Amino acid sequence: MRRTHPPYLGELELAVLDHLWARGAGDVKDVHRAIGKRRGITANTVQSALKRLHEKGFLEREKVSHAYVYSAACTREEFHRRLIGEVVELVMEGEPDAMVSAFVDLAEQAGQEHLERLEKMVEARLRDRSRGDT
Amino acid sequence: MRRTHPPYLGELELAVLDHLWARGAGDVKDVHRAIGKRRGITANTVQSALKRLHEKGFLEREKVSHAYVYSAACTREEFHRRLIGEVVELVMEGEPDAMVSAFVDLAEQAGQEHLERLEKMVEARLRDRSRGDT
DNA sequence: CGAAACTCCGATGGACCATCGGTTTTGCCT
DNA sequence: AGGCAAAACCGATGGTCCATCGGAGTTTCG
Repeated sequence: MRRTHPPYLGELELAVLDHLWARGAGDVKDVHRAIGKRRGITANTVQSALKRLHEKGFLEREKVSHAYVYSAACTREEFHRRLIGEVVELVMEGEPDAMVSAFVDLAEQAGQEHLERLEKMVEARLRDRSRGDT
Repeated sequence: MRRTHPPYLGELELAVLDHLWARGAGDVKDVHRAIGKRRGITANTVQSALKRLHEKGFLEREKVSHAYVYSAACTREEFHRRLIGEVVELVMEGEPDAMVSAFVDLAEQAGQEHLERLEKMVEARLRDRSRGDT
């Protein structure tokens, strides 16, 4: 009925992904030990999350002996890029200026160094661009 | 049980908000005429969406005669700013650099003019900042 | 007062996520 | 091969949230 959102991830799923980004790979037991135990959930629940993530394409898995070893299908950076992309796309089609300015505000809030870094990046980009376009 | 996400808006809710941003204000009938009719939904459904949005704080309303007139509680810009803020906050705490670079990529993709505008904004911001800090 | 116009409430249904229990599959070891 | 333990899978349950209405309650106005 409601067909809105391209898979947003749940709390547990996010935690699992995070763990795999941090550790690189792991099977159900590993992940359960790392994040399931303190949540008081069974390994089965962790398994479900891993499976969902796999179905959604966020994880890859490989059978090692008789257990699957899961690992992230994309880097945390790529994932974040994608998140940002979705929001930006939503907002950009309308008032790109407001969008850009909002972002600059946030960067500034987060610290002047980000602003400076931003400047350098933009400059570099413009340089590349003018070279490529001419 | 799961208490994850601060109110994400649904499809209809978004459409309603959009309409109110565009038109400024309206009662159930207005909104239904504008966006409910072509969806084949009843005015009641529209009303529910308006009510939910009101409860979530996205809409204000005022009783005029015997009907509520709804209007957005924040501008589209503010709303978008907030959206961006959420994602940025999520991503920034980790690799701010990747975040910034991802954003610049997107701005570039959206057109060089955005990149240029971005540059100007950042410059202006840095100028203000250095003046204010010294 | 009574009708019309509105609002509110409760119910239903679909989509998702989280959580398990129980069953089946799969490796491995004797 | 046979059996066992580990692991994966399936299905069920419960919770949240959005979309959708129908009908009941309320307010306005003639």
